Amino acid sequence: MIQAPKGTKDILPKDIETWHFMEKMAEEVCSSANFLEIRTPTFEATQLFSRGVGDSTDIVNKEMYTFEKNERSLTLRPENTAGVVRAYIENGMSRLSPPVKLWYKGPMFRYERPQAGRQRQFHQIGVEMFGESSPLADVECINLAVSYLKKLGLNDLVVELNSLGCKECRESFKTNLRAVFEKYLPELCEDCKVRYEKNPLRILDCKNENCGKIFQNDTIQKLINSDFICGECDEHYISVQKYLDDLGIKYSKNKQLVRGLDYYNRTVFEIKSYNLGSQNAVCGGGRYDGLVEMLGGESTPAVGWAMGMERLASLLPEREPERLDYFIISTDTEKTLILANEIRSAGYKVDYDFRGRKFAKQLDKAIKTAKNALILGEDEIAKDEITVKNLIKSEQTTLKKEAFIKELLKK
RNA sequence: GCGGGUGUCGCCAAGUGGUUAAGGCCCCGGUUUGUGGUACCGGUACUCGUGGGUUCAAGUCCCAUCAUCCGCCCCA
Repeated sequence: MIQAPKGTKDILPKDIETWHFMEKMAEEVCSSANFLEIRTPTFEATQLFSRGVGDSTDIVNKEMYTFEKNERSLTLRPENTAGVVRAYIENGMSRLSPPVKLWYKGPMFRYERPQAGRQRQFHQIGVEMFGESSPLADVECINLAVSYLKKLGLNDLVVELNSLGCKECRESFKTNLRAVFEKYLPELCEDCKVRYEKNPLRILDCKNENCGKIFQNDTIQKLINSDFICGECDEHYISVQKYLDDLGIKYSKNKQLVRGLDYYNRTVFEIKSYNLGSQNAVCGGGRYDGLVEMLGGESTPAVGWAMGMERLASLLPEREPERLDYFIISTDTEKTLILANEIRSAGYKVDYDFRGRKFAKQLDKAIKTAKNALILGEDEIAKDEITVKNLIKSEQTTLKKEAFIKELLKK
């Protein structure tokens, strides 16, 4: 028996209503804020990710599905910001009047050990905004995420906020971090030793118990809590908070929120649920002012976020499948075939029993699946009539078939 | 990549070395040639993830392997 590949899941009909709901709400919320949908390829040149996402990240180092074709290295997208940025540059979207606001949905691929809330193929909904450096843009994005989650009916979510500063202040912070951690270098875990060289900011993200103990140290706490960001970055961060307050969006500041993607600067945020187990981030995002330029475009400020749809789905209640408008009960399968076709052409959902089973069995099926039963038995056929039985109100009327069809077309 | 749990029908499950592998849901048929989900009766696993081994005897014990779940790491 061939099984679905490890870490992939079938989205079955019983769950599809939830997925339609998530997609429909995303479309509504995004277009209400003038974000336009974009669809980019599911695979891209490997270089796009190694340069865009950053080669100090786990995503690029060990989680990419990469394959060669005609001496080209291609990779199944592990996230979609790099792809959207590529499309933005390639299609000359910098010529559009800024800000350019885009949203997307689709599958992403990461080669990881599957776990609750973590799959190798998973789906994201995300937004990207280009060409606006104002903190308003950051807040518009965060607000969009919060509005969307609210629209889905999700409560008990926490927004966490941090600022990573700009290139300049980040470099000086990195230098400071290295200076402080130098003493503890032998005690740090293996991963952190690598992080020390490549990106010491990510040491703060380490969950290793021993490293956690080291973080308790006074000088380190002082450094973590110090406002290393420069005046301009601080001003930006304060404005973001002010606008969030204006909107009544609650958030908590988390100085250890660093994020594993290299492209972020200034504002970063996550939205978490405590009903999710250890993979508790439902949304993650931030500002990435350097990425467009790094990928060959003009220097363009940008902000965005992505949400994991499987994680959202697991927080949503199950939805009942929509009922059929009609279920035809009949012993004459030929007449039924024709009638079903006519009703479907008029735009209604119809089904019927293919095997011409007994009346009681067919009625049973109608009760389970439809709003109305259409009875087309010997009596009706003889008089060219049809009986419409409303299964909810428990009322029924018999009328000429012509009249029934005419009635359908009228609605 | 590392640690732990679990694999018996489509789903939930009993079974703890000894004849023919409970039960429930769903599905199918009947009681009932045309009007309400009830009730009652009947049907659906040549076999317990797979391969070895131990034993007179294995779903039950051992080993391996695969799958899956949970945690670490990382992220959505």
